Amino acid sequence: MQIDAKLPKEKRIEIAAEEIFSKFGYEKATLDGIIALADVGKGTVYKYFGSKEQLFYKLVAVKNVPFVEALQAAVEKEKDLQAKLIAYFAVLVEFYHKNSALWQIVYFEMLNNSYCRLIFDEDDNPTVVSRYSEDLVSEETKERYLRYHQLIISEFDILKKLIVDGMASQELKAGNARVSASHLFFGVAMGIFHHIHQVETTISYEEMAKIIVDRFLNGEAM
Amino acid sequence: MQIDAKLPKEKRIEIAAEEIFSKFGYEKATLDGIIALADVGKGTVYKYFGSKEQLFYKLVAVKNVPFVEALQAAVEKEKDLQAKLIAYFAVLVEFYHKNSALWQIVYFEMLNNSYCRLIFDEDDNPTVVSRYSEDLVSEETKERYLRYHQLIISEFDILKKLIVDGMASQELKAGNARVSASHLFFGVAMGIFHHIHQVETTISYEEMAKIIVDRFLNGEAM
Amino acid sequence: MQIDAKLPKEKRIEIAAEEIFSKFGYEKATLDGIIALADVGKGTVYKYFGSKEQLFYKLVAVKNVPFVEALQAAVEKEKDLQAKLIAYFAVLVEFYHKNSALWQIVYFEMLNNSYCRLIFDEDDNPTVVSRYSEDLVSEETKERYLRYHQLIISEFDILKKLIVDGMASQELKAGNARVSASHLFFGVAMGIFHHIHQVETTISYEEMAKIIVDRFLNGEAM
Amino acid sequence: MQIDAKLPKEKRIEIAAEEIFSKFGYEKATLDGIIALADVGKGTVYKYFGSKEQLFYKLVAVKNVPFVEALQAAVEKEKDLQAKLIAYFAVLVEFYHKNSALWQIVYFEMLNNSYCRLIFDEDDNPTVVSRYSEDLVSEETKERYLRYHQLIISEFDILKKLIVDGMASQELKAGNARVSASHLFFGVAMGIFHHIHQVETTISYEEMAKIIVDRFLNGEAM
DNA sequence: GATGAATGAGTATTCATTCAT
DNA sequence: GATGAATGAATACTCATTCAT
Repeated sequence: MQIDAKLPKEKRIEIAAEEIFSKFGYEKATLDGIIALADVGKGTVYKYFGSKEQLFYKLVAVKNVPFVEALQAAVEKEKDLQAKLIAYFAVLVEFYHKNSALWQIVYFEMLNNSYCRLIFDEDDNPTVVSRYSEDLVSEETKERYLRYHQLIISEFDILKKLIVDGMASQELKAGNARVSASHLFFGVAMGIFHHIHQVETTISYEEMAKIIVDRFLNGEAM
Repeated sequence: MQIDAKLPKEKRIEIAAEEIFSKFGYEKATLDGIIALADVGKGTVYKYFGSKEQLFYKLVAVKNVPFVEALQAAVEKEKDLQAKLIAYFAVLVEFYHKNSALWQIVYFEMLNNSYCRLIFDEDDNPTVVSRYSEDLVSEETKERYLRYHQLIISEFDILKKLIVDGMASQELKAGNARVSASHLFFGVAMGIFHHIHQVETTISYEEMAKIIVDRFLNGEAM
Repeated sequence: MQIDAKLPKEKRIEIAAEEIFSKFGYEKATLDGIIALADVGKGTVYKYFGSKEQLFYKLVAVKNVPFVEALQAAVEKEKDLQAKLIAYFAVLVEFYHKNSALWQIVYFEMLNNSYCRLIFDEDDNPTVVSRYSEDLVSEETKERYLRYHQLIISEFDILKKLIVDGMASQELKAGNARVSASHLFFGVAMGIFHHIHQVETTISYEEMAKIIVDRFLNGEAM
Repeated sequence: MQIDAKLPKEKRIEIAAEEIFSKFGYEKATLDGIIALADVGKGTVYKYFGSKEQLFYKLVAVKNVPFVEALQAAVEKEKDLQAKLIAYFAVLVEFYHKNSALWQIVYFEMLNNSYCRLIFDEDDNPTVVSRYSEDLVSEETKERYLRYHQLIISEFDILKKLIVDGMASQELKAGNARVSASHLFFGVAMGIFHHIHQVETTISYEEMAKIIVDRFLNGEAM
């Protein structure tokens, strides 16, 4: 791989970082690898991004913004629940498929922190708590944990709201909307992460979304 | 925590390793932490287990055997599809809940290796291929990747077979069984990993399984 | 310089560290320099000493103990004030002369921390306070600052007590004992640090001590 | 802190540098901190001052000139030895108190270079010699070492001359004038650096000087 | 003249693995 | 068999200095 030398250094770093993080995961990615690919000095990365963790966060946070906007726009442009769900998943499947490597890092290096966990109050607001003795987990760790969770939650909440509304309007069976939404959301995400669908070779994102939603609404039983 | 000093050293190491890996994840777990808890010498770990990675693998592989047997036994003891599915998920939810930390490591530290991926042939047999240039990925890496996948697949295939059979017997709608199974399987797994269900505080594993299967079969639509 | 390879590694590290810190000062001394001279691995230093700062502290703290004991013994073995003072300074001049490089680091790299300062309550107990906004100085910094001060204070207090007692017994003029003691103590220390006395080439430590004490007691005026 | 934007850039840099060096010491002070406070470009500092070290040197050298002149003027305006000494220390105590942070850097970051030391010939002229093998110390290092020493010597020599003269005129006991002067000079300096006197809260610089000189001349004995 | 983006040498620290006892 | 002392490769981060604009 070769990054266009005419691009500004900040952009070159972003491209290189995405490549390296995607290839190696967060921990095994090295700044040295990133600067070699970006062909910039080490200080340049720190000037623009401050630290390895901030570099990664900026990368995914910046990507997340238009993605969430697209999810929101997709559900807004449709009228009925089924069409909203299909539009939502068409956008989601495409994004997760294209950013599989990066989003797996978010899910499993940044969030797979076994000494933190989230609890949700009755309004589904998350709080980070220590699983073990409090002093094992610094405030900084908790903040980081929450920060990455917010990314996923921003995507997830759009779906959850659809399901909450669907339950309210009795289009969906009553139940725990968060659990229903999470089964659906994470089942799809994991399928993509683990290359279950092999989307690219067979069917379009749109068709994939239709199957997902059909099964969600109507089940698999004959 | 204190490990019974009368246990044989190999057992003490296993107990300590489970504790430490669960608490810290694979990368952040240190051999020093493990030997301190097991109260054995560092060489002893290498004598019995060969390396950090093999220690971890043995830990999860050993746990996986009775788990898969229990899944198999559960589906065999029931007659009809729905009962089999419920029995399967009652076992699975309990196991994943109790071994959440360890299994997350399998899913996301050992499998989140973005320069490998699996492809499945028409009989759903997996092969590891490099995502990028071949020479980036050693045979050893591929073997390791496949090894951890086999663990998950051994659990997953029991479910997939139920669904394949269900489709064959027209109890389930025709479709891609692997995709249907994976949505279901991974959706449940992720829900547990990310503490969506907060199982412990509300309902039994059995009841949880019933809800999962009901939604799978009949969907969420009214 | 060559360190006896038969010595235990911990001892070799201590010898090398004293050499390197003395030669280069705390900041400019590098672990790489120390391990090269000690001919040990980098991990070995961390195993025995934990960090660069702890290595340095242990070095000076260990040296300080017999030194303070010697100062104490010297004043105890004499009866009258003048003899006590002479005995004290004979020991002090020798030690400071022989450990000039190391003790300068204590005085001026570890204590010359301009955003901390000590204040003394009426019983002359020291407290570390920030000179500027509190949040500039971590608790850890303050503890370190105090830790090194304690070393010097342990030496200084023996002298101060002599002077306090001397004032009480009216052998010395009334006045601020701490100020008098500090002029005397630090004047001598600085003279040695800055090689003013060139002790080695002219007179013995004993004779030097006599001059110091004579001038202190009787002044320079005819 | 805010520096008057109407001042010329060179002046702004000096003010900022004094602030930053005083607060952080030489090593921990950063050019970035200085230019941020001075609100100038980084190149500007290099244009006017050449390097960090030259910036610091110019700062203290410029301050030292009027200080030495004031010391000289103080001793010249008085007739007898005691009055000269008091005048000298009144000026010195005030200056060292006000510039404590900066002068500590001179004493202990710039002079605490253990591979150099000064020797004095019979006329008390200093030469820099290596303590260890000659080739460890560059000529540049030696020059720098001497340069900072000259600052202190220019202050010190005025006192030394008073004492030499006092010994010659038999107002003072015969002895090594340099040693006597250095005890007095450095004892006072250190007392101020280490906040022993807590000058500000109790007595004036003049009164402080009187006590210092009284003790020097007459000693502490009753 | 003035700037500040870019640099990269330099350094403390970690931890899986080895091997002599 | 069991140990743990010793290792050193690997890596994030800092900051004085340069130089094209």
